[in-house]
Amino acid sequence: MRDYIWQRMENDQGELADVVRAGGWVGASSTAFPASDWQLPSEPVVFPPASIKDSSSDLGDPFMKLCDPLIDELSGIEFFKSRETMAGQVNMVIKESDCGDGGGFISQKLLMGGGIKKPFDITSPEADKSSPLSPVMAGEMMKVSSGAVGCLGDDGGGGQQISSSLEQGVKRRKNEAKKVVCIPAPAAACGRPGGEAVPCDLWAWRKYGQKPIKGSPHPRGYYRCSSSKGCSARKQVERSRTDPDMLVITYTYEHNHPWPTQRNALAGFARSQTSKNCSTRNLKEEPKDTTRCSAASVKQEVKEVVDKVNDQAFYRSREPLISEQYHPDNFFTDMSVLEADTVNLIFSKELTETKPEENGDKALDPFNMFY
DNA sequence: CGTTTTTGACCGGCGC
DNA sequence: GCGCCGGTCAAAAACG
Repeated sequence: MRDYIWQRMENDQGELADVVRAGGWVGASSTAFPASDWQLPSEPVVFPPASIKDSSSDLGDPFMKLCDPLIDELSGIEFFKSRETMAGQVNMVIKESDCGDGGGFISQKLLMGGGIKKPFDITSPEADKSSPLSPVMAGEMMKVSSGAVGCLGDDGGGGQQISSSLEQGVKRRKNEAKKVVCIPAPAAACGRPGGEAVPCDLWAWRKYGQKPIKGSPHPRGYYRCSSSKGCSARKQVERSRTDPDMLVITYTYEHNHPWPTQRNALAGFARSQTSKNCSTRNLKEEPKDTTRCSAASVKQEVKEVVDKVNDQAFYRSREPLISEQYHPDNFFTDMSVLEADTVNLIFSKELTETKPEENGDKALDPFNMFY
């Protein structure tokens, strides 16, 4: 298994782009980040490091065992559960599905601290050629199901197409691309008291509807992106009918902007983000303009964050809890796996804009960001 | 005041 | 063509 990491770079617009491209899942030890250059590393970074990965065969390697994919059937949707592995690393994942008719899309997941994830092989090598990196789609953890709905029956795409069992059985009204993720329903971390707990991400969502869905005891909430005018990004949130503890989130359309540009509304924002326990909860100010951050400063901050993450994750890797990690009940309880946008939050220099003595390590500690 | 959630009404796709 | 169903609209209320 070869994994490469492309480092985070600044693109022409000066915004940070999460850059990683590999055959599915990508993992790399942050300690392998060349400190001297914030560009592509001269050599591919292979994960796991030899110091961690046993030299024995993959089959006998507990690390590789951890990389086994687990496919779960949930509400008729085929999900892939990723899991934490032995070594805490910074992982970035790109799941790409390319529709030949131009309906292709790309998403990426940035997971911190969870260790490498098994490639679930939805990205063919051919698919790795082209799509401009889009902003991280509302960062979610874990299970991912591709929804290149518009590609059904289309063999013209360059990338490997994925269609869930649900998509095969139900025709979509429109040919929009959809992505479905399933995450554990936040207890009270990000939800409103007495209301539906909705996981948070840095995109600003405005609820515009809620409908009871036939066959499901739980209503479906409809959200649109309110970060930017004209952004067509949508998401639907509903509880799984088979597992009420899981939230099924369906994303439709891409954000047409790199970052939530406006989140300074006190009234409405506070209303939608009541809990102070969520990582973005205290962001009552408009996010700083990340484009003003120099590459060097961001680089240094990222390095610090990554080091912290790795320190803790590596510490945890010593824990002989592999079997427990395998247990489905425990898959999603480890908050070391961050939402991509939460990571972006760190990277954006947003948190570090506050005084260190006020935030301290806590602000930089991704493990605390959900609590 | 500006933004959000709530919620009933409305619209359109789809199956029969 | 009709009815069901899901998605969206929009007015009112809520919030700080």
